Amino acid sequence: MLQTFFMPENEQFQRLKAYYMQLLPTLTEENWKVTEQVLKVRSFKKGELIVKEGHVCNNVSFINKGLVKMYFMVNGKEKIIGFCNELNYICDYQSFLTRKPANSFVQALENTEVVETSFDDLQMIYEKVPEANKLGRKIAEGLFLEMCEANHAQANETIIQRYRKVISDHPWLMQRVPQYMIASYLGITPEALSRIKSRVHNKKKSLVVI
Amino acid sequence: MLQTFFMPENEQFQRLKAYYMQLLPTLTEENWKVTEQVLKVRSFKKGELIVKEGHVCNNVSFINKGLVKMYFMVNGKEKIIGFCNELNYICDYQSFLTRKPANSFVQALENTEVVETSFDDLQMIYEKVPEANKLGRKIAEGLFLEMCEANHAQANETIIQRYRKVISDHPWLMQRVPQYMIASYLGITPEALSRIKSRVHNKKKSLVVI
DNA sequence: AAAACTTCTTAACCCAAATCAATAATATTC
DNA sequence: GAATATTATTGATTTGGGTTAAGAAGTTTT
Repeated sequence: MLQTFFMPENEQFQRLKAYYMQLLPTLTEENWKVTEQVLKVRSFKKGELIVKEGHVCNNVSFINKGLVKMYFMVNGKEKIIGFCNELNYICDYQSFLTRKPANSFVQALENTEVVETSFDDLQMIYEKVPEANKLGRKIAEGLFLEMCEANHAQANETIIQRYRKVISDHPWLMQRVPQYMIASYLGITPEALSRIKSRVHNKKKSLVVI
Repeated sequence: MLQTFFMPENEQFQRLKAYYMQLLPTLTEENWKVTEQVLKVRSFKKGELIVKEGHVCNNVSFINKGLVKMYFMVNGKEKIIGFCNELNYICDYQSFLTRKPANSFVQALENTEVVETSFDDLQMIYEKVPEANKLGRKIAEGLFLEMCEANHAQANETIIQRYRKVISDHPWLMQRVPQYMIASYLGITPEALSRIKSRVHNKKKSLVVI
C-alpha cells in the first residue's frame, strides 16, 4: 500500500481514538498510548469470515472501512441478526465475554479493515487503566440499549413498520446488500418481503394510507 | 414489623452484599460502607406497580423477597417480557440509563421487598468508588448476555422448544404464575399455549418423539 | 353450599406468512 | 454479447397461531 507512506504510523487508529474520546472525554493521552499499543489492524476480503461458529471470539473489532453481516445458522439457513459498517464495533460479545465458542458467524460483505483488541489485552487495559472500566461499562450499556430497541421493535411493530424503519434509518443498507438479506434480517422469507414491498407500493399509488 | 427488632440494622442488605461480592471479590469493607449508605428498603403489596410507563425509572431494585413481572402495554394488552424473583435486580434499565420515560411496567405478583439504589446515588458511587465501574460494567454485561440468550431463543427456537425450556429452567414459575402469563411471555395467546400443551402431551402418550 | 369470578380447554373459522414451484429481471463471467 | 449465476417476483397451496365463542374446571366470596 503506497498510501501508508504518506500517513503517520497510527493514522489507522485515529477513528477509534475519536470514538473513545466521544464516550470518555476524560481519556488522557497517556492512557490512550497504553491502549494504542495493543491494537492490531487486520483486513478481510469480501466473503471472509471474521467470527466463526464454534470458535471463541477473541477480539473486539472496530470497523475502519467496510461492511459485515452477523448471522446464525439455523436448520441449514442463515438468520441475519445485524449489519455493521464503518465506525462501529463488531464482535460476538457473548462469546467474547463468556469465553465460550460463538454460535454466530460474522462475514465481510465488502473488503473490510478492522482495528482489533484481543480479550487478554482488554483485561490488561482494564487493570492498568482504571477509567477503561468506565468505557467498558458504557460500551456494554450501549450494546444493551441497542438490543432493547431491537427487541422492542421485533415484539411490538408490524413487519411493514420494521421494513419502513430499516429503509429510513439505513438507506445505505439497501444499496449495499441484496434484498434477501434484509428479509432474513427482518425475520421473513425473501418472497414475503417482495410481496410486502409490492403491497406498500400499491397503497402509495392508490391512496394515502398510513 | 417485630422481626426488625431481632435483626442487626443492615440485615436487609446482606443478600445484596453477597451478590456484589460474588461479582467483585475485591470489594473492600470501606467501599461497601459507601455503597450501603444510600440503600433504601421498600415493600410492595401484590399488584402494586414498581415501574410505571411514562415515568423515568429512578432506581435499580434488588429483590430480597417476592416476584414481579415486567411487561409492555401493546394495543391495550400486556406483553410480558420477563419475570424476576429473589436475588435478582429489577429495573427498566433502558429508562434508567437514558433518563427517558419508561415504556414498560413492573408489577409485584407477590408481596415483594426490594433494596433500591437511586440513579443519582449510583453516579455518586461511580465517582467515589472507582472499582464500582467494574461492577457496573459486569452488571451491564450480564444484562446484555441475558438479552442475547432471550433473543436467540426467540428467533431460533420453536414455541414448543421455548415452552419446554421455560418449564425445565424455571419450574417454580409454573407454581407461582398463571398459565396465561407464561403464554404472554412466550408471545402467544393462552389458547395457543393450551393447544401446544395438549399436543406435547399427546405425543408423549403415543410415541417417543424428541 | 351456592354464586360469582378467574383461569383453562376445546372447537370453528380466518389470515399472514411459509413453502413449493416457476418465471422474470439483473449481474457476472467467459 | 451470449451464457451463466444470482437475485427478485408472482402464483398455488399449506400451516400455525389469532380470533371468537362456549363451556369446563378451579377459586373465592358471601
